[in-house]
Amino acid sequence: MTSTEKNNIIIADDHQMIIDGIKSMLASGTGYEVVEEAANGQEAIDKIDANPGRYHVLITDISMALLSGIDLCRIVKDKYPHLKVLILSMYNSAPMVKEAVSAEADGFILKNSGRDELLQALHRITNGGTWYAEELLPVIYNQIQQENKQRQLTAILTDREREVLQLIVAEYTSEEIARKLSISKKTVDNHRAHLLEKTGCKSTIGLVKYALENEIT
Amino acid sequence: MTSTEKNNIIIADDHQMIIDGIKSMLASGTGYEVVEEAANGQEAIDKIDANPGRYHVLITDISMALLSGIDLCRIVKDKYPHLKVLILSMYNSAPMVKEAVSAEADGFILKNSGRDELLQALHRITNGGTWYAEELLPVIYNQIQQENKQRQLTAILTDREREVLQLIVAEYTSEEIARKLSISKKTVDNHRAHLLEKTGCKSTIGLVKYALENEIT
DNA sequence: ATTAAAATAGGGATATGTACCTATTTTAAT
DNA sequence: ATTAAAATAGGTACATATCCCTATTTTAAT
Repeated sequence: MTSTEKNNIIIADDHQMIIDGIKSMLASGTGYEVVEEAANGQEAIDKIDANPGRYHVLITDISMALLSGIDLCRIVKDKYPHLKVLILSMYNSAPMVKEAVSAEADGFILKNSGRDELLQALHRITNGGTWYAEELLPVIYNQIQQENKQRQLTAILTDREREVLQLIVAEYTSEEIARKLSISKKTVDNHRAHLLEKTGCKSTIGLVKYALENEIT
Repeated sequence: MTSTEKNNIIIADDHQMIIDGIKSMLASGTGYEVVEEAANGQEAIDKIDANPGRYHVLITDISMALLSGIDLCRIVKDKYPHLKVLILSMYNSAPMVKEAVSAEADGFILKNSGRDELLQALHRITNGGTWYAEELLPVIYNQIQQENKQRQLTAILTDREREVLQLIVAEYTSEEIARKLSISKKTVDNHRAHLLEKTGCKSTIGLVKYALENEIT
């Protein structure tokens, strides 16, 4: 069950303090070793592509430039199914957890977890299991309940909706967005309506929070 | 100049991973030791009050429940000037840096800094100096320039403005905020106008981003 | 080939926020 | 005691977002 050889870890996070923190936590004979690090998703992909067999676990932040942790997870899981992926997140966000599940992440922990939880999670996923932080269980449960209740509310946005949301967050008005995307303002309004529906927000303010929490920027 | 005795550190952060990370980074003979930790500002104050002489350095996150890192810094610096305060922040935000300066913080580093920078910062501040991450220098410089240019734009908000901003972020409309605070909608509008002015945002969307980045939630 | 979802676009009504003013009272600072 | 800032409140006009519909074309899936 427990493997005696060391597990090689690659970390992707744009916060050096988190990387160094994890490295330190795993330093003394834990059976895990951070052998590579990347400051964003693209860099992580490049390093994994260069030597896929070297790594056993990818620990990745959700919020990263160039390539988000979720997308990184999707790509990695598609190309290298043997690689276990542990997602790190700042926020306890239902849609994010859901996306992590759909991206086939093996684990999901919050950045406010400590050394013990990190080790537990690593142990679990390197032995073929999954590990979702217990803070997330009610979130996941609510999500499932909500979905059963209201058809498929699916807070998973389409590419176009994401694009519009990004421009909203960038403080463009609907008219400006319409011009930018060469579509009618009415179409933008339509996307806005769908965004509000899918995210369950009551106004643009909620959308902005949703976008920031889910790193759609 | 360099002290030979150990420097006792108390950390305040609601992210256990950051606390554990810093602890690990300072573990091996660095001359610094984390002897106490707190999950929020209030807890930190309580522990410092209980034994003020014990700690040499307070490392605190900005974003914390109950009592923010900035307010914590103000209180601590007022009561115990001997205690050096190092502020930790996720974001490179001009108004936040400014508030840190005005709260008499000894240092300010970002969470994407590594072990080396942390040690440099600690060394500097425990020897009577200050340490502001170099990423912040242009931010501070721009801030000063802006101020010289436009009277005192001072993105430092009043208590009432902060209160209104919190309710805006909580997705209340101006009318609802007015009812909640028992004031006129017109007064709320006035606060909104001042918020836009002070933060330099062009709409509520910007305010929400400002609030989230500066942990006014 | 059929179906469902997404992206497109419109009309029309209403709600909410923003810009530009003025003005009084309270609070804090010199 | 004087001054400045903050908090209060109002009017008016305009901009923007939201809600209620319907409807066509494109794209993806079974």
